[in-house]
Amino acid sequence: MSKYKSEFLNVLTERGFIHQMSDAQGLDALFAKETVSAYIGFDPTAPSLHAGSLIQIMMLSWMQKTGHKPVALMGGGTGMVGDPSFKDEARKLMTADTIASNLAGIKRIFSKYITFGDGKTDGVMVNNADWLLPLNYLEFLRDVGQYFSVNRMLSFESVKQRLDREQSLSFLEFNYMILQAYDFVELNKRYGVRLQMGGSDQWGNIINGIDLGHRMATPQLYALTSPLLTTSSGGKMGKTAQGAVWLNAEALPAYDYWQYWRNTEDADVGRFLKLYTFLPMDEIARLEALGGAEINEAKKILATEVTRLCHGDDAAKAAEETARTVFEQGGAGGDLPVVTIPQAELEAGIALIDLLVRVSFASSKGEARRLIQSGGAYVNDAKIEGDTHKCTAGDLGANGAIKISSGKKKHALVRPA
RNA sequence: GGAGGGAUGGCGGAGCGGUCAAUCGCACCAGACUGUAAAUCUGGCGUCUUCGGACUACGAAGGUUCAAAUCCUUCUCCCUCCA
Repeated sequence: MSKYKSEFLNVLTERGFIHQMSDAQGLDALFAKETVSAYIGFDPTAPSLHAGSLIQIMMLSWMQKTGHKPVALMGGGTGMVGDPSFKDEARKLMTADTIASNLAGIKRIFSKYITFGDGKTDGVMVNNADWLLPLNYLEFLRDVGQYFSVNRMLSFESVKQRLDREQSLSFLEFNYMILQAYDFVELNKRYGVRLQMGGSDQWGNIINGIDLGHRMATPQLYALTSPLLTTSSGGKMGKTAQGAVWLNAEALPAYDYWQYWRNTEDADVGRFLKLYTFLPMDEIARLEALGGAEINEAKKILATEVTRLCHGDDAAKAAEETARTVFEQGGAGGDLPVVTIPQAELEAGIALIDLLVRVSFASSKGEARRLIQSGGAYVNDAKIEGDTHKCTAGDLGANGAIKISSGKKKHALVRPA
């Protein structure tokens, strides 16, 4: 009944990872026959990856689970160029130092999802700076550049809109796709990589690599892209108004990460369970079928599972427990953000307005004032009216802290120090 | 090098001498309804404030004027076309 012979493609298909593939039959046969190496490239534009990259990480993880070899390519070299695909304007150039420190942060994330090592199906992490930096310009132009037609490159959808909008595309950026194509060929030579995966915006870049492979006589290469993920209401995956949903605990605490997933829209629950957890499909089908308020149970499971993968079992349980206390019992869980203030300040009485700013629920006193005026400020779960309210040591609860809330979802604890 | 066009709040985009802290849309925040969902509706959305106002802002620096985001000069940056 399965559509494919290979477990890998079946899993990816039924879980919704696949947007496009080049030569599905050929790829299927390859996966069914041998241990395949496939890679996905990641740009070191930030010290952590965010939830938008999670789908790619999950694909690599599934590679490993189904007996193949995932290769995570760090774009240390291409990061110095910047991918212009579907971007409105040139990215600011990053220095080599920034790239190096970003890479270090990103590596830690991968080790949570993939086992690295020297075994047959162990993951490998490589940096394209290793082969891109030593390139000799003229040699490269003659060996690789000769195979690229500018006419064709200009026709790619990924740069077309940029050109149509009459925004400049620098020569530097234009080279990005050549370098990425070269990466594919180079990875084939070094690690026998046959498949490149990526987001659907990478399709053009990947195809370029396949073409270059033909011309440079590699074995047949393949492309597989994942859908560009948006939430049902059109938001970009992994982005909130507060910023990206980072995967590093230093950049985003596990509790906040858990909350992000807990607040998934109803319509997305099933899709996300398939993509972002390893729960079996029949279990997901059951959860997905929950209607009305019951779907909240599915959201909690989603949040806990996803958090477990990224931050570990303990952190996931702690986040879940805190959420239960805070939202279902109106208490104050231990995993809430804690802000400390000097004991003396508290005894003298500190204005709620100032506290709201301290815990970052308001970015200015005026904003804090407005929050109170609109009825969204709470101290120990009691709504505060009047923007002159002061908090004192008397507000300290049994846990030795004051619970401050903005609206019904954002909570923080203030502790004297 | 030459000729044009442009730079406004997180983004898009009005305004083109006073009534401009700046229409409007998006985004965002809070409230109502709910299920920590979506949709919808309401209010808010520069900083400070003794709530009277004060201050800072329309690329930068000068100037004209009682008064400038709006006019003039210079500069910086971006885009287009020509060479």
